[in-house]
Amino acid sequence: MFKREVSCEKCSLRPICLASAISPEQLDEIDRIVRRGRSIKRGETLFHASSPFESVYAVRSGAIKTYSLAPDGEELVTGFYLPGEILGLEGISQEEHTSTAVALETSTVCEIPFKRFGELAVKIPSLQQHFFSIMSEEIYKDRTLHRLLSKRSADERVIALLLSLSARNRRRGLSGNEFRLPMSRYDIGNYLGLAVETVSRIFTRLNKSELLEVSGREIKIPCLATLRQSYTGEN
Amino acid sequence: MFKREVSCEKCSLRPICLASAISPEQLDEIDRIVRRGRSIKRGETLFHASSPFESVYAVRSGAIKTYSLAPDGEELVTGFYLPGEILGLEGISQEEHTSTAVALETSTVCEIPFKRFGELAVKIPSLQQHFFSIMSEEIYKDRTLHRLLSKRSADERVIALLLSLSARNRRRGLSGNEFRLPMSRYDIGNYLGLAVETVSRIFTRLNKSELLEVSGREIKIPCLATLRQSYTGEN
DNA sequence: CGCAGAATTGAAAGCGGTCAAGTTGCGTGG
DNA sequence: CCACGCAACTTGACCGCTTTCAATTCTGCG
Repeated sequence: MFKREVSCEKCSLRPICLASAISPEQLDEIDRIVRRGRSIKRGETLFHASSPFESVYAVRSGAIKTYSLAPDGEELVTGFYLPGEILGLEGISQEEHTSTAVALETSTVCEIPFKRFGELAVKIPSLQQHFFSIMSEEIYKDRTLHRLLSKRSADERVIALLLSLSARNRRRGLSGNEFRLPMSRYDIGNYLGLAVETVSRIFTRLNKSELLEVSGREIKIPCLATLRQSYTGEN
Repeated sequence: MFKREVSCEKCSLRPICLASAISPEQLDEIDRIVRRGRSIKRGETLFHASSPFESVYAVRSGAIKTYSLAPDGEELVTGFYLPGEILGLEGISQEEHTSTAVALETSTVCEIPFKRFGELAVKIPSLQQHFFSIMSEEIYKDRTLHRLLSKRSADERVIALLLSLSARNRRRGLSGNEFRLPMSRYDIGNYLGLAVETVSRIFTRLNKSELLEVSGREIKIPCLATLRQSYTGEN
């Protein structure tokens, strides 16, 4: 299950992942604790809610969603994670995972045992600082989501998600104008606090407009700037 | 502006604040970097969005709200902070504050210069771990808010906030059944993604029911258990 | 004591949800 | 490789919660 794969040092995702801004010799220390190349197929779970928290994970390829269940079984999709992004952070304080992570498509992840990581962060101040920063970033993104859910219409929420996915693709050097959604309409709706039907209707409406070409999960954005301004303006 | 006040060691809030689970001699080191007893009057701001990020803050007394502004000036209340709670965390990654913090009532705060704190956390692994935990907790609470905004009705959101305030009061040894809301209806609505009018209507409706006695900002909860079950059940 | 902001209340409209019924697309097994 | 079957997605009709707009009333502070 754990294949030998590229080290952090040689990983193309390094600039956006955990090991950015770390000097080469220290990189080597991180490399020693990271467990690489774990592969999970679509629908398989990476970790379960309530399982003991031992590691955080970096997505190497594919896409992962996390969700949590209310006591009554109601599902809430809490996040989508693309290559270079870190998941599992919300488990640290509870000492167990508080969400379940499943692969939306065949994915590979790097596992970062958290206890050993903490020991390393104590030795490498810049690593500690960077990890503080990653967690802070997560909090900051949650504030953005808060605004999205509190203040934005259904249309704006969907567009914001598309723009976010586009930006994250671009950051990895991929196209921000054409990509495939790794998640279902159901997941999108659940994440954005919308009914599936609403999401579906919005996609068809956007498809009829000039803003977007949608075909199933294939997305094409003719002009990012136009879409962006429609986000707080008019369609 | 900075008075000498009780050290962390003698602070009654220690068990729930930053310095919990730290050994006495290490406590001393924290004590040396914390700037205590800064007092801010109702309506005054503790830090502004876009100002350079230098410290996080622990509330000593009073209540603080944080909010951020969209480019168009639209306000979003992002959090309420009561004694023992830490604010300013979301500024770390951006290197500037991304929200503005204002006092809802006369408050005192302890300032924790973040650079020095980071240096200390490197020397005291358990402090690092604890700070990871505090940030993780913040992420975890954001997930709870996400569910509240995505899935819960207006009534449930308001009740959830009241229950949260009640629990946080109790944690400080105060009454969880009777307390005064530090924030306005406007702030409540803004935080919960509701119109002021909706919040007001809900309070009057709850007041008519047996669940709650509301008079302005004074709240009395006859039976917490009943209110709790009404949260996912029926009123 | 008077005023301004905060809170309440009412009426009407609209956005998004729910329910119900198709339609499409994809993975699986023959 | 094709056909089947189920899950994902779409579409339509209708309903209800919450917002919006507007008008008072209340409260706290100067």
